[in-house]
Amino acid sequence: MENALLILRENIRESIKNIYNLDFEEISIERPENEKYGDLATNVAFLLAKKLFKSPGEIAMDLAHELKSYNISFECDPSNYPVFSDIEAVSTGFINFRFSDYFLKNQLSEVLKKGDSYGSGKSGEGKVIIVEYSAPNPNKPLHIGHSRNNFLGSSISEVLSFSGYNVVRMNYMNDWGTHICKSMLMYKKYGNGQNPDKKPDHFVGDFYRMYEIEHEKNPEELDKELAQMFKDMENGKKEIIDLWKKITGWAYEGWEETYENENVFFDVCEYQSNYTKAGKDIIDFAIKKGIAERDSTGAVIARLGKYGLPDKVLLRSDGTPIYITQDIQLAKDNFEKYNFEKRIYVVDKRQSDYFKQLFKLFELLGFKWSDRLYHLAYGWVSLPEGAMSSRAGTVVNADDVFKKILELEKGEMKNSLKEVSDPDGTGKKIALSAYRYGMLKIDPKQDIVFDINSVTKFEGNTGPYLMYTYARAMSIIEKAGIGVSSLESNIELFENIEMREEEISLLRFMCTFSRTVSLSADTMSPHLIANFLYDFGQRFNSFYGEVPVLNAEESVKFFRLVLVYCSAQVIKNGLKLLGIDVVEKM
RNA sequence: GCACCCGUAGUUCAGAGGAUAGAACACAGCGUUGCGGACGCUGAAGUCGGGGGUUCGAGUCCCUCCGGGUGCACCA
Repeated sequence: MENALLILRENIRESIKNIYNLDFEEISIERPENEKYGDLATNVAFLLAKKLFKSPGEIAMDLAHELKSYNISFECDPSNYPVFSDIEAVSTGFINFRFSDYFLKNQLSEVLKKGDSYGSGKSGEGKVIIVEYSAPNPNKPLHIGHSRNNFLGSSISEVLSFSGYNVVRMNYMNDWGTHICKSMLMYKKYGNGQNPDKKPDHFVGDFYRMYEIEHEKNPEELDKELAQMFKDMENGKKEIIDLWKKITGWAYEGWEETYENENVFFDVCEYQSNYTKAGKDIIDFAIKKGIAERDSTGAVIARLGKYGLPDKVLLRSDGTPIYITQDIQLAKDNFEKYNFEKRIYVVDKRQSDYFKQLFKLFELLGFKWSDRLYHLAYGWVSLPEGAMSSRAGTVVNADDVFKKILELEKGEMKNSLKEVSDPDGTGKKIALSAYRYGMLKIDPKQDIVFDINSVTKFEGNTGPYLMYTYARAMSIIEKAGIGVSSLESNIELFENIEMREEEISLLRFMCTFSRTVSLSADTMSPHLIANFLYDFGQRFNSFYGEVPVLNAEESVKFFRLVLVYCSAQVIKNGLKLLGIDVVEKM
């Protein structure tokens, strides 16, 4: 596909040169909105119309005529089959191109050759990208909003890695501050030193919630105690530090299972507590540069009004660093260590202003890499019942959601095949496909109304639908009794096979997979892959419903088996990029 | 008040400045002595929040108004 684009662009350039004696560089090639027009299209005729004082339709006709005479084929291919079967000018001004059957069939060799790496790219080779995601507070369990963050971060990492980047998946634990002391304080007062009698992060979370309830009753008193505890912690008082280690340790221990269920992992964990003394040098530098100033209370403030941003406190009046101080230091350290091409912060959109301030500060400080920072701002997750509120106690924790999904999937799987060897493992994978796909199919910018009942369905645009489609495809391969290794594809074998409409449609769509992946990497939008997969899955199921495979005549049967296998491979690769592992049977 | 995000079918969502705005769910029908009917096919359903503008061409870009959400100094 990528090759076809390059060749086409070159040929269009040449045709313009030949006909109009014009060097024209802005040649854009797009995918027609309606596929009946073709596989590729160009709008150069519109752009040339003004320069040439001719109508777009006329120019399109001339160019199409010229292009047809070129018999475009791949240079490296000795067989000289044409890439396009049809080049057509439309009176409005478009020139449409349709892939030849040869090109489409040839795609199958690509898939077989590349296998699990089909669709991957090399645009990121030799470059490091840091993706920071999850970043929870170790004082309570992860909630459904964290899940979206985890899915986005891990999926984007997967996609970037598939594009050749060296990806560093980073978790940055917000493990220092008064928010941690909330759980600690309640445990100290009411915990009686006992060990968790449930999943440890939930155990810790109970004390966090207890604080919020107690705080309603007696705010002044509790605020004071909390401040005192944090002060002791800052001063390194042993008893408090031990308590801090205990509480955060339980949170981490509990999360392990959550992360594992969600198929989320990290390469590096950074801890805010390692940065409590951080950033002082940079702050001094900022003051010297006139970016920030110390006010009468001793706090350091960056004046950002002239950049259309709110002012930002960089250092408390007591001289201790706050979140942004540590964030500045972390990014600087990261750059020195990794020399990153990009650093992506996966954080919900409420923090947009914060990141604008942060990035502006880096720019003002003169760090040349300030434009390599990117805030992936994603929207809220709510349930059909309404928004979550920790005050109202309607926060939905991730473990409960996963458990509920697992339960629903087991109900859906009532028709499952008997010979499933590991029903529990399969159930978990199906459940995760529902959970991850349900979130990832939505544009990150959009808020999500997460309806557990609809994402777990086996019908519609869901993960399980695609899992089922894959399993059905692989079931054909199994029934054929043919080893996967003996599947092969070359043009001599398939030259005389006449394809049916459903097969052509499937192949034409398959060709766009790698483009979808690279677009998804460029825009950090996994939902493009999800929507590709659904569209592709529907085409496969149309094919499945209309075109017999195992009962077909021998040579046709072999072609269709290859097509089925390659389709399954594409679904598998796409789902993998969403962090979903396929199952052969379900 | 200022700033940012969102507004597309009854509902949940896709639409990479291009051609007649697409799916799914729900709704009304249909289909296998064929490979997993957990599927497929057909139908009905839209003033793309309103109004201006830029462009050969706007759901998409700009302005403005309306509606919803979020953020605005020593929390993270």
